[in-house]
Amino acid sequence: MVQSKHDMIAQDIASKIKYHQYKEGDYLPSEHQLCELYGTSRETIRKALNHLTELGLIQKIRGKGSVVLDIQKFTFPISGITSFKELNRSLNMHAKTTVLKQVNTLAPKKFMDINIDNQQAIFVERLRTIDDLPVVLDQDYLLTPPVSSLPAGVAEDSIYEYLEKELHLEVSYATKAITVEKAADDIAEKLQLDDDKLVVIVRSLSYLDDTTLFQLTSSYHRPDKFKFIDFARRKKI
Amino acid sequence: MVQSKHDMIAQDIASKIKYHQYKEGDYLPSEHQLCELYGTSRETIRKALNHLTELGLIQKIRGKGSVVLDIQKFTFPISGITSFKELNRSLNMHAKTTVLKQVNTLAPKKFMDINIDNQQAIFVERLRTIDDLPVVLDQDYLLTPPVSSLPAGVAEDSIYEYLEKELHLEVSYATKAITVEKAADDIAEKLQLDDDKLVVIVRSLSYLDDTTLFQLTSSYHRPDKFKFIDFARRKKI
DNA sequence: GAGTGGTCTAGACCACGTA
DNA sequence: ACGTGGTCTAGACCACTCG
Repeated sequence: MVQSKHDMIAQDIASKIKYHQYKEGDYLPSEHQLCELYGTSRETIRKALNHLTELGLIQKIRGKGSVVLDIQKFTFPISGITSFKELNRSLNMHAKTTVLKQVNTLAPKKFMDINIDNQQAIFVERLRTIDDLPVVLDQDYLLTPPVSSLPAGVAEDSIYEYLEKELHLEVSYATKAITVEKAADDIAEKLQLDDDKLVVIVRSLSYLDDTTLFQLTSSYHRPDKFKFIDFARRKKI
Repeated sequence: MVQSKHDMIAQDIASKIKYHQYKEGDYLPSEHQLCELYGTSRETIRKALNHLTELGLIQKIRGKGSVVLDIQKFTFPISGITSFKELNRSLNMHAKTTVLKQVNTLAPKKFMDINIDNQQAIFVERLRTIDDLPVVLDQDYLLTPPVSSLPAGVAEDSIYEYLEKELHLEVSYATKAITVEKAADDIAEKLQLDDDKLVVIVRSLSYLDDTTLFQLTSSYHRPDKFKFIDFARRKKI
């Protein structure tokens, strides 16, 4: 849920940027003006602006103001954890998801260097196609608990949406690793890979609000269709 | 520069996490206790904790406290913009950098979908080897201005360090795109690529504090040596 | 009910950029 | 000198967790 004042202000400004009410290169109203505009204290405005800064929508320049960046062209909703459905919607692709398999099974004992003791899971395999060309094969293990069941039809749609809206689980953070490897035969076949058979693998561990691990994912991407876009701020510590 | 109270507190707690004074799974002292510990107000403590949350070092759980995550195993200094030298130091690799070329030239007119009007630049080509195996070929254009010159020896070392410590330029943010493409012949040769000749390309645009573009980079990675690790929080807006 | 984090306020002082 | 963002404070109220 998003309901705090600073979140709503951030949302409002973000949408004004998205729809070019505030244009690239423009300065936002000063923090003082925004205080009056939204009827809040300055620290609240600043929380909203910090959020937008992290997202890469604005850059604050001391002594001058907050400039609207033009990065959204590439990155608007992409950075961070984003599900295929969101990506799809935001990029207007003609994409389709086919569920190849959904079974109850045991989670793998090892994944991305972490050990998992015998845990039940729902395994889901999905093929994503764009214009009937297979581009991504997703293999997910949804751990039970916390994911007790996955009704038919959910996997075709958005698993994240189901988790958040139906089960009220809050997806919070994930670690990802991107590598390029020789594809196993079955994966090469499903993705209709060429002779060289290299595949891009995005492995991720996803966690809930309360630090519970709930999902292991391996996404296999056709190399020629793979693109990962990121906005990053320099982080020091 | 990092000198505000909340930054110093964040640094202090981060180092205590790094050296296991606060252990994975532990709760940090409560915000109230941290206030007394550091002699500050709660909002200041909260800014420090928010910073650590973004970095993926802790997770705040309402009603309970702030848990130390064990993500650092993978990600400690990696997310965000990090130069090869920093990566190298943090991962204890036996790496070497060879400067293949450094010349003054014009920047490309187009790069990652942005247009650049005729601008002078310093072109630097560097080969990174680990245990004498070529793993990355970096091609950088450093725009002049703001980068007026690059003394001999800097490119072997760290360009970022030179920009920040000598020229006092503040590197602020970057956009990156990762793709997999057929390598051009010269690049395939320099990286000693196999027959299939696929190469991972990380292209990035880097900007200063004041939103000035100062660097265009293309990094060509041997696919079998490429690994990109990321910590991401779910961002909603 | 006691302790925790989440939000918000109204003010203050500072450092920087512009003119 | 003035307006901008950067930092910090001391208090307040709320929602949540746990015993």
